[in-house]
Amino acid sequence: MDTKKRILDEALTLFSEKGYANVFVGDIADRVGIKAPSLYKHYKNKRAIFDAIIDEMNQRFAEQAKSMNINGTDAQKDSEIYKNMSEEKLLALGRQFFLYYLHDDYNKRFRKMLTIEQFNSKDLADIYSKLYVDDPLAYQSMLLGMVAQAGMLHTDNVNIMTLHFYAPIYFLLTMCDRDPEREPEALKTLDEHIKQFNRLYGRTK
Amino acid sequence: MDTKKRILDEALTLFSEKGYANVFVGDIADRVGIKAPSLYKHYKNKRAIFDAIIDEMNQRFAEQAKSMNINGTDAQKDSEIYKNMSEEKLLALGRQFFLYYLHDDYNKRFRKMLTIEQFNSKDLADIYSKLYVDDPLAYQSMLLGMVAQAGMLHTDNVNIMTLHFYAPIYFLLTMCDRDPEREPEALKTLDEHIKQFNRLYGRTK
DNA sequence: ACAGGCGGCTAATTCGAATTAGCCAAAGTA
DNA sequence: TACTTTGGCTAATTCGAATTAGCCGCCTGT
Repeated sequence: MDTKKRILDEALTLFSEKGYANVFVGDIADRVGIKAPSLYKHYKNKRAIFDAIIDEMNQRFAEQAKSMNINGTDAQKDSEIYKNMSEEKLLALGRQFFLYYLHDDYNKRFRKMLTIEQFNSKDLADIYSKLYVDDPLAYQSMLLGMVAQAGMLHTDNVNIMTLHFYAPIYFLLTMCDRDPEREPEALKTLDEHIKQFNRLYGRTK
Repeated sequence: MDTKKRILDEALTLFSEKGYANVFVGDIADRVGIKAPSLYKHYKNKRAIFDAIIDEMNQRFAEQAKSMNINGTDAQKDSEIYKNMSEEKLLALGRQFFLYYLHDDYNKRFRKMLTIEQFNSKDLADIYSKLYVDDPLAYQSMLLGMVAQAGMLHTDNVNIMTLHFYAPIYFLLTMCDRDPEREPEALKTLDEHIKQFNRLYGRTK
């Protein structure tokens, strides 16, 4: 990988572990395997590295959103899929989301960095809320809404149902970020959560 | 208030807004109304101020835990209270917890500070998990468990039921910490959540 | 009255971290 | 070939923030 990208990568790792202010330009350089002054051949200053990370995230996000939309409209037409939503599939959905967010290297680091930096500016707070509050709720509402329309879940308030699905996942996710040793416990709880969710919302009225 | 305490108070405010590393000793001194070097008459160094905040929290916590235990054992004997747990009372419980944690000046600032600092040490991570994960779950499990025993809520897994009650509250709480403007929305969602929770777990089998 | 300590201040010190200056070799390119 | 860009390095600079030195007035107890 070329140096310019490696800098972003190593910087993100460090920022996610210690926060922007506790990372020295020299730390980043060390990890990349160059000396601190050489960093300035690639970025104007330390802040520019941080900004570039945010920019990169915006790009990644834009791409992801695009593919999501495509899936979304495809899925809307094809409502057959949702007619046999079983407990197993709900479990798979929840686990997949949880494990992807938890372990995907980029997601994990970016989320932890944002957690640390979220109070430093409105912009960062907005990004956090978008990525970990509003977008997941919107996406999962769409999904669970389809399942409900197909008659496999029952509610008169899809948004609250989605909150009941997602909030425990978020809760367990932030717990594992803080304390990775609790992942097994979290996975167990996640499964129990989704089974119970399915019992609560899935049974025929 | 004497200076020594005012220092802790103002430091906590600043740490909760910007994080330890972004706060200068001079900032704290300014707010207290003294010069930076005078701070050293009260604390050995900047880190000692942070540690004193943690110590103070431990003390407060110990007291609170004590009073909780007393209430707990009192309540255990007196199970009559839980026999007429209505939707209104559940709403009151949830709102009370949410608003207290959200607005209580000490809680709010301490929680935000921990949010920022949680990845810097195992100790801080443990404190966070204890205060905002394990203790609330344990306490509310105890409470909801009583209500279930009194026959007003139905579940075969109190812990998951408690997770379903608490996780959305936690989710909304962290959202409001990040973006206080969303509090009205959060309060509305909170009410809907609890009403739905009551419908899901409260109805007779 | 006065000795001591508390808590404030200004001025000085230290020190670490970001950044800049200026050199150089390799690689590309007219 | 000779010129330029690129990206690395060491040494120097700058600067800001934590901390220390040393002074002083005030209260308190004798």
